[in-house]
Amino acid sequence: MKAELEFLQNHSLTSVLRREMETLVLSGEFAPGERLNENSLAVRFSVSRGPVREVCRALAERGLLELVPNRGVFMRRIDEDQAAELYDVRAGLFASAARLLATKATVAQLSELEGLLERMEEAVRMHSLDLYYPLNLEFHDSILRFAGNARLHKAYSELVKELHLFRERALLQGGGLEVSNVEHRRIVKALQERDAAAAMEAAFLHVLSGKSRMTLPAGTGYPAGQAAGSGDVV
Amino acid sequence: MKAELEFLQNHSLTSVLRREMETLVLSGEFAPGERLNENSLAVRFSVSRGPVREVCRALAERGLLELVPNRGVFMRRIDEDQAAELYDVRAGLFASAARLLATKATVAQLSELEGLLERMEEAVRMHSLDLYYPLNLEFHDSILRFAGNARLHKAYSELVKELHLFRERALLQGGGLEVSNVEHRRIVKALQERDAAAAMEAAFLHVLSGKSRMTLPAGTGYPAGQAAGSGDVV
DNA sequence: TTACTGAAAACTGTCAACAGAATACACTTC
DNA sequence: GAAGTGTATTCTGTTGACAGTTTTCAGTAA
Repeated sequence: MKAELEFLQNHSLTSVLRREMETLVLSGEFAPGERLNENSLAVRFSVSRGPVREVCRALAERGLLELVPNRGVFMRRIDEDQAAELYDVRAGLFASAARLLATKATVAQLSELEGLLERMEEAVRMHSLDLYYPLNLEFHDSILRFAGNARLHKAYSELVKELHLFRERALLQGGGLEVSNVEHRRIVKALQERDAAAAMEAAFLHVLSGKSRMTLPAGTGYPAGQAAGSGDVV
Repeated sequence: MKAELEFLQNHSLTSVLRREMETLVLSGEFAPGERLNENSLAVRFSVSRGPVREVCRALAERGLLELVPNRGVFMRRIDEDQAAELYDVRAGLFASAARLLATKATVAQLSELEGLLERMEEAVRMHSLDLYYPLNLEFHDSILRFAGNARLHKAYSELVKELHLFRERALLQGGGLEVSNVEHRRIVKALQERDAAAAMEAAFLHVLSGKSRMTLPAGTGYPAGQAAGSGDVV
């Protein structure tokens, strides 16, 4: 009962709708560039168009939707160039987190990262993307979390979501997994040695490396990954 | 005539209102934590509350305003801890830009930065903050611009605006100017030598150094700077 | 068949009004 | 005089409606 009261006080209809629509947009239900009908959305969520419009504006501000005057809201279409730009931003944020963490990581945190490394190594040995992806996601997220900067963490998460709209990206294949984890190990090593500059460098290069893995070399025959449920790019 | 047509097509009332309200919020007219009255704003801009609300939601998404259910929108209040967090994010973005620029800076760009360095040095000699600040702003902005990543530049600019809401920060004083420019020179030197890692390191440290200069040591007798018109933090 | 024209439908942009919550304030009580 | 209570006011949250624009599509001419 008390929890319900608090819920009503902290979550307005709009804020709930916001989260609903964010997950809807990120779910991949709409194709890139597809137009969203305000009325349909309003009917779908049983609210009027006002809140829907507000949420659309907010999501557009975050780069998930695109607004065109008098024409409506469209799913943000992220091409390869834009994705490449996003990777550079992400690299900076991740590098910042790694650098900050280098000077303050606790032993427990380092061993937790070490544990993730080992589990990812196991996944590499098994050539299992399904095992690797969630661990990889947790690894990155842990570094952001351990860095102890909520704003940095938030900025990073939002960027990852935005990058998630780039659907044409390739899934990590074969040797890519191993390379990725070697880079992970390099980051953790720098953290263990409390070498801030090295940690930053390793983290930055890791994301940039992911950027170059983003698109498959032409003619490999692999289809563009749908990446549904992968949760993160490597 | 053609220009006016284009204006109408690209700038809806809401988008114009958005910019107006952003400058209003950043102008410092409202005190941190102060509540904004939707009705007053609507009357002030001669529109109805709908567009005002949409814009408020968008600005809240960007961190300039704060929303409290059933109570309204408030000027974002940024305390010292939050400002410190923002500096870390900014450091990452700036470091990323510097690193990217190191590998692609043209001779013309490098000499432009060099020119700014010299003009800032002149300002340091004259102990003139009024001369130094705009140059410092242009220096940072140039690096972001030259890095050639629009998204990175946008993220950085938005962050600087957000940081602008932290009004209690100190203005750079006395020797601070000189220290700041020494750091600038270190960045440019790394860029000239095409040393990506060094450029990233120097850029990161420069922002972190600015963070430590953010608050005056207790008891210096300097009043907290209003920083009106300074445009940027150092 | 193709290209153009014009009306109809659909949708967005904006506004005004109503319901509910929060605040302010006068009143009562101790 | 101070604390608490109840009412009135103010403001937000949400909705429905209207005006203007864009899109669709049938009809016409080349």
